[in-house]
Amino acid sequence: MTEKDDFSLQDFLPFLLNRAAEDSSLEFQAHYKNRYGMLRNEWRVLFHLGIFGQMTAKEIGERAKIHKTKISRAVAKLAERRFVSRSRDEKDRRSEHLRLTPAGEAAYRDLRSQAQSYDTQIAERFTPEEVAMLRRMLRQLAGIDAPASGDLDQG
Amino acid sequence: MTEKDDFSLQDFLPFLLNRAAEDSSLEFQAHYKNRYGMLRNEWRVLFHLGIFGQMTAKEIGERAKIHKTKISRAVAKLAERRFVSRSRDEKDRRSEHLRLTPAGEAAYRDLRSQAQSYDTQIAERFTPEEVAMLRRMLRQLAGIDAPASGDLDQG
DNA sequence: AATTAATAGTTGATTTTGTAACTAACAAGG
DNA sequence: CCTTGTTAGTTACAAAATCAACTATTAATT
Repeated sequence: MTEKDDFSLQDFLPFLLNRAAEDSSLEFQAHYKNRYGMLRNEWRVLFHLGIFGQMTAKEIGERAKIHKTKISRAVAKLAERRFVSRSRDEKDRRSEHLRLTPAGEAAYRDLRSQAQSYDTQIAERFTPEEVAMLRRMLRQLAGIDAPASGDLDQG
Repeated sequence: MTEKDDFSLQDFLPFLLNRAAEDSSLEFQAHYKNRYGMLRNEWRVLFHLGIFGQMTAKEIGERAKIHKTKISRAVAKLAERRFVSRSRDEKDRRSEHLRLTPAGEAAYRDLRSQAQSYDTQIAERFTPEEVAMLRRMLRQLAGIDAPASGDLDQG
């Protein structure tokens, strides 16, 4: 099966990005899916709350660029399973403040350590300089601002 | 909304990869969706056939790591729209050889040029060395063998 | 040859996503 | 107040993905 065409799909960046993303997602999915029966959007919400402590659905959506319906459904599931608690903002009763319950915190800490070792496992395939460059380029492609101040220039 | 936790989701590689992939996919989607009413899987099948000329559903699935039900449905749509033709293998009547019709070829050539200029557009945000490194790293992460050196069987 | 296992591809049921419309709460101008 | 517009979040319905079961064909075992 030789190529009859000089265009290489395997160099096409959107294709490569998708394949790489899918591969790494699928592997990491096992952790939150098997252990906690979570979906991808649920663990993303969980992680955001774990990192930032308290957020509204809107804030999570903006930061993670996840659509509000996905957030809404993910939050509903997490609340149902007692991983997050909701409380109305009394100054603006449209919005709700979300935070992790102790059970949610425990799940977050567990998954965070899984995430960290998985990330390390990926990073180990390359040199530290390469990984730093990869993260920087991916952040650029994802439209994420470089992390504030000192974290940036390390190499 | 300050971080209460030192773990950075925005550095977590699976997250970054997904965000970058989603962003670039969504942008490129406009081309095959608006012009040809295609879905992502249909476009992927079309590209594979454009590049390799003739393949079975199974071969496409293996090379693109797309599940056979997705291939099946994508091929059905493409065949219905007369972008691909199917012919049974007479030596093994379970499998079908797929190839592009002239209309399919035309769509492929059009989209290929869109893809190339989109790829260039992405690549221009970085230096040539950075892009080369990015492609190499993404191929590694996607489990794709590096091309050029051993992929083509030409002496 | 007959039985069983394996393979290519399709179909159907269930789950998840995507899109649009919706409710409830706030805000501003008249 | 009372429209008109906006925003936070939910819900309903359609589209797509996932997973399992299915058909047709080939291969392997006896």
